[in-house]
Amino acid sequence: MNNQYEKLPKAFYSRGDVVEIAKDLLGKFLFSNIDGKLTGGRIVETEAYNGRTDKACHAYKKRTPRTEVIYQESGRAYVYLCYGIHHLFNIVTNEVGLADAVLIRALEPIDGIDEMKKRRSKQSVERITAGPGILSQALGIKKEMTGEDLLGNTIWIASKNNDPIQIVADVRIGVDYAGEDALLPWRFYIKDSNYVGKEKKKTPAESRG
DNA sequence: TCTAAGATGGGT
DNA sequence: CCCATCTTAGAA
Repeated sequence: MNNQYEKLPKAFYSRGDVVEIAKDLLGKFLFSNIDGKLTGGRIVETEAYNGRTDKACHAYKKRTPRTEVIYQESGRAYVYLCYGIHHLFNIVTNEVGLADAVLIRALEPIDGIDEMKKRRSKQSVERITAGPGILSQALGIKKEMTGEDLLGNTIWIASKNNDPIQIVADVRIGVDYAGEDALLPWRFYIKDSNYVGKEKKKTPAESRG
């Protein structure tokens, strides 16, 4: 049996169903080789964004300098600055002109853990990649790397034979502005993973809306 | 030009 | 609950 890492091929990303791709990415491995340091981990939480139907997607009815990369070739990085502070890493999918993307929300640290702790001010291993902002910080991914080819040797995704996983589907985080589309169950995570970001509890008042 | 809001995370 | 921090999109 082949138990080596194998970089995902272009065909993985060019498929048309971004929700399917978001699920398929669970259990795969995201690596970076930045500033001479190899870092990476197992993908345990993702979110799908569809540019044609989904108000939560940055590219929904918007083709601007920032979102242009989402309309371009699949298998590239879309990295943007969130709240002026956090660099969020997405994977562009689908064909040119069809703007879909998958947000990577959490990893289980595997490689370069010491380096990731250093980049994260030596926090505990549970706190270095369990969230979309902090995993980018741990891997050294910055918004300047938007457009990076994921078939290259700076940021890439690989698979390897692994035990079957149980997938949970739930609503996405922080997309209330999308109205009814905020209710879509397009967040996926590996059941019982210790590295899925903690959900903030809503107060009863917030839940009522 | 001006400005509100944001696919978060850390601290009180 | 509060706040950092800055880009972006859309309004004026």
